Amino acid sequence: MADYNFYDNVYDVVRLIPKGRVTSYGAIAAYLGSKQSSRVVGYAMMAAGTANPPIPAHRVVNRQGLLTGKFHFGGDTMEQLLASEGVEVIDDKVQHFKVLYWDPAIELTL
DNA sequence: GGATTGACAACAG
DNA sequence: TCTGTTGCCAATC
Repeated sequence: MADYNFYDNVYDVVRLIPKGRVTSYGAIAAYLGSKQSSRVVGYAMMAAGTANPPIPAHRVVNRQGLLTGKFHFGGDTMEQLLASEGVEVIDDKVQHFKVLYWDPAIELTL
C-alpha cells in the first residue's frame, strides 16, 4: 500500500501494540513522521471505537498516561480493558507508565 | 468551499 | 512550576 495515509497508518500501529502495553498519541505521531500531528492520532482513535476490527484504543493514552478518551469508550470500559490486560489503572491514569510504555519508533525499528 | 472542532504535545511568558 | 497560546491534519458543520 503505497498511499499510506496518516489516518490509516495510526490504526496499523495501534493494532501492533502488544497486550499489556500502552503508548501515547505523540509516540505514534512521531513514528509516522510528525510528532505534532498527535491531534490527528487522537481523532483517528475516535473512529476506532466504531471501526472493524475494533482498535485497542484503550492502549493509547496521552503523554501523562492519562486515559483522556475513556469517556468515548462509554464509562470505565477503557480502564477495565487495561486492567484485564494486567495494566494497573488508578484515577484514570496508567501506573508504571514508563515501564509499560511501548514506543513504535523503537519497538518496530528493531 | 470556508470555518470550527478534536481522545495531544511542545513552546513561551 | 504553571498557565496560556500555537501547530498539526483530517473530518464535520
